[in-house]
Amino acid sequence: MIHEAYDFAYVQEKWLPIWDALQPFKSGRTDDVRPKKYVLDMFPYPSGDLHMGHAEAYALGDVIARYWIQKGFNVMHPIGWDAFGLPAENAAIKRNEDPKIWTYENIAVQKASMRRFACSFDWDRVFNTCDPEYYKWNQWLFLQLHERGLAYRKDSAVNWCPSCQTVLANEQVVAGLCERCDTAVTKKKLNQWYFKITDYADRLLDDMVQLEGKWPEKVLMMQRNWIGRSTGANVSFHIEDRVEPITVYTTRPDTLYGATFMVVAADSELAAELAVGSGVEAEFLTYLEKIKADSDIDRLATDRPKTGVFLNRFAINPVNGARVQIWASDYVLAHYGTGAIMAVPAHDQRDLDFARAMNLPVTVVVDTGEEDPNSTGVATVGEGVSINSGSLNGLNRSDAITAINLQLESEGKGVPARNYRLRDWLVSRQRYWGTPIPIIHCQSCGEVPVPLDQLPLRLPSAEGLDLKPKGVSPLGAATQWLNVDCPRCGAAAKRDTDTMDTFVDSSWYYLRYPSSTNHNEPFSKQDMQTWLPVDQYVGGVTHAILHLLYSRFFTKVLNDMGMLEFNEPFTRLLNQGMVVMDGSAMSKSRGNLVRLSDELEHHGVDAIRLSMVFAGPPEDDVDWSDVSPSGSVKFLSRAWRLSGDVTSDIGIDFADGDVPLRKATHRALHDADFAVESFRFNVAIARVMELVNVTRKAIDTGCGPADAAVREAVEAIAIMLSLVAPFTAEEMWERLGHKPGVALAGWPIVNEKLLVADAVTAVVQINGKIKDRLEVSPTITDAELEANALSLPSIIEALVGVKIIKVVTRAPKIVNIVINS
RNA sequence: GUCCGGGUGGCGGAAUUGGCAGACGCGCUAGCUUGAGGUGCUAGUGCCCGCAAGGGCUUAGGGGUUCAAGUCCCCUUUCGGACACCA
Repeated sequence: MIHEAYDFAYVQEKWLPIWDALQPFKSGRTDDVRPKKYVLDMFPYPSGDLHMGHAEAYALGDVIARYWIQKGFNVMHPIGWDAFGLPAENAAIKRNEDPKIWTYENIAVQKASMRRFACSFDWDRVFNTCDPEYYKWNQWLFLQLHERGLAYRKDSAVNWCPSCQTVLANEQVVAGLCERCDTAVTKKKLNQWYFKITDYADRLLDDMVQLEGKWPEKVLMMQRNWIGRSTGANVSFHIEDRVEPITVYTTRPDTLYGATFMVVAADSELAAELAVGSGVEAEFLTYLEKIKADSDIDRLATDRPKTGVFLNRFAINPVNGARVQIWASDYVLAHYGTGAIMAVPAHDQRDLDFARAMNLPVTVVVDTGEEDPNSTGVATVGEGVSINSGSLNGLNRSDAITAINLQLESEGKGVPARNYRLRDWLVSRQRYWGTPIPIIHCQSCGEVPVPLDQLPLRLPSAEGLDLKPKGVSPLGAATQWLNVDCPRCGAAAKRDTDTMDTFVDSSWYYLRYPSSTNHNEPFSKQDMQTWLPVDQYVGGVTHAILHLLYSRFFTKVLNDMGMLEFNEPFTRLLNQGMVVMDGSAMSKSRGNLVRLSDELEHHGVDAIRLSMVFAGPPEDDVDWSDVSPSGSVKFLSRAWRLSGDVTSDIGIDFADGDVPLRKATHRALHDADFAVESFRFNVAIARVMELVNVTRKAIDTGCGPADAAVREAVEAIAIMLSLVAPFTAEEMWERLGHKPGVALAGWPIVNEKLLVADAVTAVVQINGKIKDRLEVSPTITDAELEANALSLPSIIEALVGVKIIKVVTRAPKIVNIVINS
């Protein structure tokens, strides 16, 4: 028998121009009455052409967008480019040309690839963050934050990469190394711009209840840990020969009686002040030099021995009057809490390690039933009963904390307090390819915002600028651009030369799509009401903390400004896994790189999309060595072949069709629908495959190709396939006699009556072991089923001479006969 | 070290949420088909014993709850991820 051949290359070329004309994914037509859905893929960075990872992400986002369209929603599924950033700048340095050129070239390449990949994007909303029309609003937002005191400058020790010659955010430091060049990161004191995200720590934490069950639990957990709220108390210790007391932060005020020494962060101003006149100043300075030389890698080493310097000063424990030594050490962090701690070595491992190293006293004040830390070297940190603690004796931890807090507060020696790991967001970068910070520095007026009517403040041309990193921004060399008159007093002044972290760009881009052509404001209230918040966000888990946290922060700020009526930007989040090869991430150096363009050429767009989606749950990694694109091709041609076998006319009444096949079709529609809704796309595809198999059989050996049910089944297959294999589905749709496009055909209504099975198989067990089965009506009663089961010959035989203890029946599924044996 | 996830055939993975474990696919085996190797079709495929009918075992390991456990509880083990001196 000769089979028609399915030619995916031909089909792809055929439909692209037709879809271009049809524009099935244009959103927001004024006469559109469908309810809205906003489906968003994390926008790409334009570094070269799309790779396998993009293909997976966009295939998944596309399934969701196309599904909602079939379900009758007005779907906005936009795309743009996150186009500022270091890779473009580094490429520009290498090629000695403007980063703009490289960037826009790559965007054109990616855009063409996305079209060929049949992404259901609304191309009318595209923008790039490096367009002045976009970064104008970055600057506008910066000034809004500045006006509200949420953007400010301060001196602080920042992560510094000596090789890249730039500041790094905490997230760009991986295990003490620069994520880009693997150079050991050092600290440098610099004056930098910050966004005051810490003001929003509580809301970022508390508003997460809205996301519970809608975002991956893992992401919520990571954000919680990153914000790191802890509750405890600030306790004041009187210091000998010092007027001001020192306040320490502790989460365990119940162990205050066990505080046998105090430690201040060696690199804090407090330590320096205490060292003055202590007689150990020289020793202290030597120690300070030593720890400054330590890189972050040294600091991260596990089992790092505790070091420190006794400052020859003493504090008085506020509850028992004990005179305790004050030490300076690097194991206490200057920027967390108050930069000083009370050390309770019996009940904190770090303090105990330090105490043992320095021969300091250890006093047990909580009886946990474990062995004495003095002898074991293991601090007892669990629950227990207070001992050696005056009025606290006999109390459990929470009662003791309550009691001591009350006591400290009444004596004015302490207050309940909270602390956060979260720190303010360092946003300034000393690089060229980013949004210029719209501030002018004037000798007499200080920080002066660039007037709004002068936005965008464009980047000066890269021509003539040395973009190589040297620790100061290349913008400083653009003298024409740099020197301006102060907008306030008119005196000679200079522009701020730093550019913004590109995370600023991505923290609000999702608000811009609905208003992408609005020249008067970053986004309009009307558009926000129509489209936001994002109903479904799709992207990699690599952005679990920063991008998502910053976006949530911006949303809350804009909400406070009255510009948004919601306070969480992304209602639902799906984190897709990575595409790996032979168990590890693809890379040129590892030699396991699979090129997307090669795969597309060999197997076609639909088969690659299908393989990605069918490989497993979307949040799991796909190992490309486990998937079979040729299997996908085979399945797609099987499905396509069905469309050529249908002989009934378009519009035939399905109600007359073969009932078993109709039931299979409606079951598949129902189950696939449910599976897509719960992100089990691989299962949805499995149901379509089953329907293809059943339909094939019906045509060949069942009701035959002319039966109405065959047409109904094949049309349903085309519509379901349109989510993942749009070319094949469109071709099938045409062969079935329809006009394009199948993407807008609409999900067929499931007939509930056809979901009821004619008969189901009930299982009969004896003591939980299957003994027999019987076909029964799905509506059979427990009593009937039990009677039928007990009258089965095999069961009668098995029950001879035994005593039935009880029978558990769950019609129509199971009968379990419990006997004593 | 702390906090999260996971462990189901040769492989990727299903299991309507406590009710027939292994859907769907890959791979493999046999046969047919196609003018001789990326075609199509049919049948088979968790493991063990058996020619067979049939029987036994099986969701990392162990224990528990239940008429019934991949699913719930406890312990052990192992892999992966995140954070990492945060008081």
